[in-house]
Amino acid sequence: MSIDVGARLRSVRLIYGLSQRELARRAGVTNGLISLIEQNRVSPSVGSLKKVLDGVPMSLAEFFTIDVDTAPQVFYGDDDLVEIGTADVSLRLVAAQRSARQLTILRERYAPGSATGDDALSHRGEEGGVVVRGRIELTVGGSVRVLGPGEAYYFSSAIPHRFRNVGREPCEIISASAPPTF
Amino acid sequence: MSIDVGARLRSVRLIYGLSQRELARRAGVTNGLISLIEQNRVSPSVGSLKKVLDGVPMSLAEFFTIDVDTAPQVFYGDDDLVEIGTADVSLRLVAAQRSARQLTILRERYAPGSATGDDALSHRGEEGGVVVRGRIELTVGGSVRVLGPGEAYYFSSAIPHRFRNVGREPCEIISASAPPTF
DNA sequence: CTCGCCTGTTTAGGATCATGGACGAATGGC
DNA sequence: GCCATTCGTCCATGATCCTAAACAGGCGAG
Repeated sequence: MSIDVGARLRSVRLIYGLSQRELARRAGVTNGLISLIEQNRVSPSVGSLKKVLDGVPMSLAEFFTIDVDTAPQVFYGDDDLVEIGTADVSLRLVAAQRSARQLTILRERYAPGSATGDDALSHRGEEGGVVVRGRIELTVGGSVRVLGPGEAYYFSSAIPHRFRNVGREPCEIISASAPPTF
Repeated sequence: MSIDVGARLRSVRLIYGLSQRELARRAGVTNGLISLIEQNRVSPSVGSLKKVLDGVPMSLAEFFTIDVDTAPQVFYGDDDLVEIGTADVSLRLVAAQRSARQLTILRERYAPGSATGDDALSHRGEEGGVVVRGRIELTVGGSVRVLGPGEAYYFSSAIPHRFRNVGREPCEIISASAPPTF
């Protein structure tokens, strides 16, 4: 086996912030199996692997397609934005490193205390954005961070995510997503 | 198992024109295993499935990604072309049934006896075309057919393919491919 | 400290997969 | 007809996967 199924599964599980037991419960398998697979002590049957991924959920195609080596950068500081404009027109590009981006733009405003919902969102495509004003708490998979003006984000929308304005002033974000969900 | 691994494998094998035993030999497994998998009598381990696909060769990601349901029509007779023009302007569309087509156009001419090479080509993307003049022998996977004026083709470029002019007059084809390989 | 609860790992045994070989059917040559 | 070859399927056995349960370590509460 040249392909490291164990490492892939562990990455996926940790991105979703699940323990072996929790994933096993959702998938309807035992925690021991998750452990054995992640250690590459067994090569799971396709049926078993599908059951496990159903607990995330993630398709087999996605599982074997996702690039787990190049751990996708999720958070971008002010200095992480790439300037691609001219002296007259400043264009700072978010996630310039990632290829095959196809995005559409949104402008979002969050009142103090508001959020995108009590539960995290999860859908097809990718999304990214920049905070223009205020502060926003962003949860992506198992990672949480509060972003302020000038900071940015970019992640796969398949990973459960949630925005919440934890500050006292309104928050404004310039965001982009693809394919268009609205 | 909602995903029909058996049917997928059988489709892949037949596209490449291999028998169960021949695929088994290349993959280093037994023909019985191929048979059992194709009948969904077993759910192969990821390791076994990878060995089998290495015999094609095809990656696990491709295997679970390819669209095998819409049994891709490869050859199109004159009547298989869909007329989408008006009474004044006749537009006959090749592979109209297939969704998500993104093509660019080429004009190809083959001198008598010439071919695209001794070995079959295989690359990313999709390609299709129409024979305008002459006759061309087209090999796609395990299928071979000689196409004449007005007939057409459309297939995934990942499947090994080869063009050869077996006639005595030059052959002209209007073809399209995506993403652009030139 | 102990207790409770969580984490991931390990082990024995039953369930499933994978093998090597046998089988019947279909095909082509002689 | 008859043999040789190839096809896909099926069967018994050994190999591997998967489960259930036990195990060791970490961490906070009391």
